[in-house]
Amino acid sequence: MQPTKQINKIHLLAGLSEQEKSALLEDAKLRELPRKAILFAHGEPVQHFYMILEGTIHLYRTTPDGNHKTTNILRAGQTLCEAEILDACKNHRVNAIALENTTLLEFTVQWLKSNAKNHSNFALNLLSSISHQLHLAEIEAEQQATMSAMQLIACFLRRTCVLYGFDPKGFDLPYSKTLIASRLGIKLETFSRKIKELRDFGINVTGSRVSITDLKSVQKHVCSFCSVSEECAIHPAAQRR
Amino acid sequence: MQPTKQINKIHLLAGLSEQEKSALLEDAKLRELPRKAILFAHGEPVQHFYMILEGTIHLYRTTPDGNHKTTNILRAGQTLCEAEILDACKNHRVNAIALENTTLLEFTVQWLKSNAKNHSNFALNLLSSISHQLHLAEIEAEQQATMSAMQLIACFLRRTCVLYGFDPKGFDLPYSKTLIASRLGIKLETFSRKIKELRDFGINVTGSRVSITDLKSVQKHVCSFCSVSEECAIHPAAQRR
DNA sequence: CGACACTTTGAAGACGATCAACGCCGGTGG
DNA sequence: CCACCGGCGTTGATCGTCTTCAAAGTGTCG
Repeated sequence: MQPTKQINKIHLLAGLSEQEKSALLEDAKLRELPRKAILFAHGEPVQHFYMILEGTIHLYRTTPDGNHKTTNILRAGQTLCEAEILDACKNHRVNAIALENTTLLEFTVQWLKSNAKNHSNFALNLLSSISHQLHLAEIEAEQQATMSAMQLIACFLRRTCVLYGFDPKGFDLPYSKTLIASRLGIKLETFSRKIKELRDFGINVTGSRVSITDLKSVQKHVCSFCSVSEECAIHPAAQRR
Repeated sequence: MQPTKQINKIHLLAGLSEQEKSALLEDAKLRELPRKAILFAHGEPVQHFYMILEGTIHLYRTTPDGNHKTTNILRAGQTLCEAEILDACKNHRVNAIALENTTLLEFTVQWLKSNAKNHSNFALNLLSSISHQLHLAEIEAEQQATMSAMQLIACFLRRTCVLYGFDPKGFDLPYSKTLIASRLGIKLETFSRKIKELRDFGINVTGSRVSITDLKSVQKHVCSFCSVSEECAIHPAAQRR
């Protein structure tokens, strides 16, 4: 019923049999979200769980003084709201909008809870996924507390390159500079300035084109705080169970 | 076999029947850890899961330049290493030492994995607990990125007071100022200075004694960034399932 | 009493935010 | 076709915040 190619990208379903998957997806509702459409807003009641088949979802919070802070950027294969549902949070903690045209599978809160309870392989996948998200969030909190803006940017670029399998010799920024700065919790102006200083460390950004002379040297001299190694940052969906 | 009073404090076992609990705890090993003892160190292989019956465990990481960053402080009722185990992380990501004399229950990695798989109520509790930790970590990352040192301190004091049920009119800091500063990711000197400025907002700290004139006013004027309300910050162990 | 851990205070400096101006580009409408 | 506009990014000057380095104060415990 659903295009299997996209469903195979969902990390949460990794390792499950085809039968298990189709049983799980029976109650899914397919949703198409145009660019800039609102999926849900901060404060609204949590009513659904989502899997992203295509596109990108932007999560952010608006602070009382009118500033925006991007809390996460989710892409195809990732899921939304599992933690809010399982933490028994009644209302959404962030705003979610589509960065581009996006296709989602939508499930009820009950669907998630009952499968977490009755389907042990699914529950293990959930545990693994949320544990990994926790790890990433802890690293982010630590880095925000200890690293300079330049280090944050260097780490982001290096991580982007490694995670997406880009060629360090030349790749494009996955998002606008404004969005990246917001994700890193720094001002666009600072981002712009620090990018130039990164030339001294073999990181060259012109327009949206990035080239990194020596990945290892970046890790060593700029991101030495990232004591966390690469393997940990890549979700081991395949090796699980 | 184990003192039931302490076992009832374990959030992860909330809502389970006495039979379930004693079945689960059959394989537990009781460990006593004197003050300052090392439970495990960053980089060592992950071999155990722990429940804290009494005492306090200090988690921190040492950055390459020799600085320490406290990542968490865990108390009786909380558990350690579940996320590392379920994320299939081979090695510990932090150092863990006892802040005071501490009593733990120790389990094998296999014990945790197999109970997560075969015991659905336990798995739900795990999911709930880790989801909540994720929530807290995300808030922390956001606050580190958007709040000033003074706001972080005010939030910490207010949260401490509310969470532990202290009387705002007068309570003691739960840890040394050095440790609190390290937990908040700011320097002890900055902490010391900012504390004085907080007098203007009705927060008075002399020695380790704290008094807060008006909790709501603090929330409104100093912590207005803490858009996250109280209910969310308290683990709803009781209402779960 | 002395050693040591913990905390406070001061002066200087680094860093990032803010405010303001400008350049660039794509789209829209006259 | 050109004028205008809005979104995006760059640059400069200035300001406030936090860190750093250094010194001294406080407390506890042997």
